[in-house]
Amino acid sequence: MAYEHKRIEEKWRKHWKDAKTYRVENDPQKPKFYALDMFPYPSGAGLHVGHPLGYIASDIVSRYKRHKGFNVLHPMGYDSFGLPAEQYAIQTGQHPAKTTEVNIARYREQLDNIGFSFDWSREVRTSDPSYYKWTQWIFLQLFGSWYDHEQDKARPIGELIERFEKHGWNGGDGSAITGNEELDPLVEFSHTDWATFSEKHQQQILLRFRLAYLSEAWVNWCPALGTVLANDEVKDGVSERGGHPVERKRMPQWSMRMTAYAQRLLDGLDPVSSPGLDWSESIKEAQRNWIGRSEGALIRFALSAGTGVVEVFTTRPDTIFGVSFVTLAPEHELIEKITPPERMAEVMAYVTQAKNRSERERLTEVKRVSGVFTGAYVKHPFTHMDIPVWVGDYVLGGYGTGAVMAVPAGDQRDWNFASHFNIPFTAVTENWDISKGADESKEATLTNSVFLNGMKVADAIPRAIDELIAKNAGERRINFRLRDAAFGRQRYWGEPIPIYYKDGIPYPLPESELPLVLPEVDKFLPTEDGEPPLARATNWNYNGLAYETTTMPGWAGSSWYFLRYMDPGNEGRFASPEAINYWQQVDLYVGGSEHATGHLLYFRFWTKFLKDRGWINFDEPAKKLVNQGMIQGVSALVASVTRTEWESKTIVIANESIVLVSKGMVDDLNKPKTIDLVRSLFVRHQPEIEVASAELVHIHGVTWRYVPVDNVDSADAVVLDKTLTSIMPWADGLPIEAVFENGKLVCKREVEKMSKSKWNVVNPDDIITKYGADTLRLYEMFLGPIEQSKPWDTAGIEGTSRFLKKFWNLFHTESRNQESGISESFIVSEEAPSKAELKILHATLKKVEEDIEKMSFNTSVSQFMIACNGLHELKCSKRQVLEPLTIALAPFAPHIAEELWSLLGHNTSITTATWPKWDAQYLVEDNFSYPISFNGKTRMQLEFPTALSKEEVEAQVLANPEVQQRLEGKAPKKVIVVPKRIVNIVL
RNA sequence: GCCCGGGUGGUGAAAUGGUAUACACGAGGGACUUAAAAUCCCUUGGUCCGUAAGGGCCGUGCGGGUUCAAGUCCCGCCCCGGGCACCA
Repeated sequence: MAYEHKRIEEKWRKHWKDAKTYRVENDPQKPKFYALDMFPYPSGAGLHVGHPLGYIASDIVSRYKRHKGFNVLHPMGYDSFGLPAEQYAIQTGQHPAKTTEVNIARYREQLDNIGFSFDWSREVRTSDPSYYKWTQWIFLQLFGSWYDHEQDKARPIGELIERFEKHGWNGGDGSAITGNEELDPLVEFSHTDWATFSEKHQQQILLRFRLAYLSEAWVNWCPALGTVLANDEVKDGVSERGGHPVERKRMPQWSMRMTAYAQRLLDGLDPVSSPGLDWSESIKEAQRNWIGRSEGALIRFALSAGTGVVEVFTTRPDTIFGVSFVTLAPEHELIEKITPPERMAEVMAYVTQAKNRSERERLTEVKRVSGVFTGAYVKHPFTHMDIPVWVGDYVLGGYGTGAVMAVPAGDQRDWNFASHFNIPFTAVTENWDISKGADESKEATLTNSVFLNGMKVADAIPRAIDELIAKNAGERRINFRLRDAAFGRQRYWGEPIPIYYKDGIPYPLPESELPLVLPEVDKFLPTEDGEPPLARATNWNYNGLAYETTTMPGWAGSSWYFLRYMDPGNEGRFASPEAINYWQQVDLYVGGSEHATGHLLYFRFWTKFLKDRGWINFDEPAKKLVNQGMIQGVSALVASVTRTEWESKTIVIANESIVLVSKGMVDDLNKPKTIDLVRSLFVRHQPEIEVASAELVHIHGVTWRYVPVDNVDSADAVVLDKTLTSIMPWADGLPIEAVFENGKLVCKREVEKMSKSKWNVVNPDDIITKYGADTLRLYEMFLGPIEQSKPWDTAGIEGTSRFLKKFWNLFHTESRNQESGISESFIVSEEAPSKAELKILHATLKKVEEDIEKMSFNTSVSQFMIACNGLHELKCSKRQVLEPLTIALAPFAPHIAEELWSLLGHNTSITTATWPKWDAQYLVEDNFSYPISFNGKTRMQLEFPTALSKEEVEAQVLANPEVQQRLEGKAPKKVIVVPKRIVNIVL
């Protein structure tokens, strides 16, 4: 009989489901704990062994906290809008809702098999209208809000209108405006002006302040996907998903004014201002970099001819006397205005060429300096000298003002530019040879700088700004790298944006109209004239007025889902104030670090907004964040012969067959024997080679191609129980031959991300079938620290499997019987435990409790093994030891624990059991075996009672004959005794 | 280039400044068995001396330092992983 994981696990899964064991109520009488896993996207590939890593960890903590008396919210749901389902819909015509449904069912089945304590009654799906009703509602709140920098929080747009009606606008709230500001700055107006403005004009002005707004914006347009991508969805100039080229383009675009929150998003990361935010330093650092705050000055350079100014942003206003030219980004709108006619052709030629350089080129050709002189000059604010204005593509249109004051002596990029075009410049720091490069040191002392001479950089910066302010030529300015987030996609499978258009102006849909349900369309493709798929919907309008046709991006639904779990069925509000007030912030948030600058930033942004508007009462969503490491796959690759050279030119050797070569022969492909073999293999499928008597003279190379890992054995050889053509996913039906090595076709192995396209995905189902969910759970935890990435290797799984069997056997004994064969009986006794047994128990309880608190699960699994080995040796089957141990094991291996718990005679679920307290009195040692070291090197062990004082230990050690022998009669220089640790004798 | 992690046996890894390599895998040996599987027991960092018992030396990426004592702290390098980057 022994431990039967299949029977036990099925039995308890069903029981938990029927008894609603994991149902959780909002019970204000109990302390709460909120453990959340990052939303999974239900992909068609199903769950692989990497996914559950974080879920198991949070499940252990959740179960542990429940034993500790907390009311634990541990929900799960699906981020079910998204590109893959839509892509699939385009290919097959199947509605994405259908495929999503199928995928979710598969996920659910797999998740259920692992025995998580999720409360499924709280499941949410972002694509469900009852959920996205509230995503749309939050959008409307954002649309109906502006950022008041005086109060430093979002306020209803009505307050702004009131302000305009009373005072007009003097430009003072300009820092709240971002959309279109560079191209079309908003000019000030009086309250009487406001009253005379048409409604359309008023609405256009309000759009400049709304937190969700529509504007002409530079976007990352991806022609292949037919959609706009967010900055963080673009990697190296291509789309993160699919790797299609992306180009910069101006388009009307829904955006979120996240920049208004830049400072607060940054402050929230600061341990001083936000002491409760227990996130890893690397994630916080990634967010800081992404927000990219820099302090400096905005400096205005008046044009030498005509009127107007060039504004630049600089972090080094102290180097103002080193300015030798000003550089504009090719996108800068002033270029056309300031370039004199005789230079226009040359300048515009450069601008066109520079703008058309793809992002990728600009990224890869960093060292190439290019630019053009506009022919225009600006005045230096202090010296009034003429400074030439250049255009250069090293200046970015989207950052700062799109213009820089170039100080070659102090900035290496400016230095490169000046050197390339032979623009003269002078040093601005003492003792610096400007022929070698720029002095970017912050420790430098300034020179050739009039009133700044002799000052250190740190002192010169504020002085320079003060002087600029006095001359009305500049001001203090803080600049952020963070951009407003693009919020519209030219896609079908997302939340419709609850907006309709009247006279070209977007208006919010009344709350009573929500949810605005995704309409049916005939195809999931853009229309012939390039409009998004929603434009295909018929009879889809608001009282005859057109709806917005773009949909929300993937991050919309996941930016607030943690609130919906608190009160998922609420039809009148996204969650009730009582529920929010009870559950508050997420106490433990577990997910991958790849969301560092995407999801985790938007998530914080929306939380702060909801706080500002009074919907919730905290402004950070998650107190503690743990990033689980990636479980990598071990891909298998096989060499296939690609380039071959044949003697006869009369026939073409077509790709009618594929020849594989075992790994060991790849290094020496052109051995005559291999050549012969390869030739004969080609001939087998292409007899015309023989007819033409074409000879293979050289094999030039191989291509490594993926082999599905299921078909490769532990010795890296392809398992040959099927035809090679049916094994190789890329074969396309072509016949495959192989050159073997001792009868084997050996692959090379590579550790990389687990992915369907690499054929290295291992799913948990087979492991559960073979070993059970409890073994899988323990094994994933046993692999190493949770944050660490590691390749998946089942080699060690036997260890955790054996441990469970051994643990089971502490409770049981097997007996052999002539008639019935082997039978098992439950042997737990009521006998009082010995001191040694209690010591094992309490040491384990202590270690496991401490380890769970610090999320060190690998070491707690080790401790269980140590305990089990120890009790096994003591032949301990006593209830007083095994029962508490079973509770402690329950968070890790819930099925076996539940079974043993019921065998111990309990009628209630082990999940309701109280966590056993460890007691220090059982851990007290009477004796300690001291390592005795001489000059730090351990030489022997001596056992003394722990009650002995330092002095007594020292005296006894020195009295020991073996120690005496080592001392050779000499007195030691020093003896260090650390009680219950070590004795060190210094000679 | 900058910012975060990390480098320890054949492998996954453990170690409040205090016996480096716990726990597990693998490997080797043994017990049980007709046999195999399963299970159980023993050995397992390197190297040198010794028939043996036992003992010496070296060992946590490299080089220094602090300390009675360093995988752990400090300084300087090297390598690997992740993030950011013509960011003014």
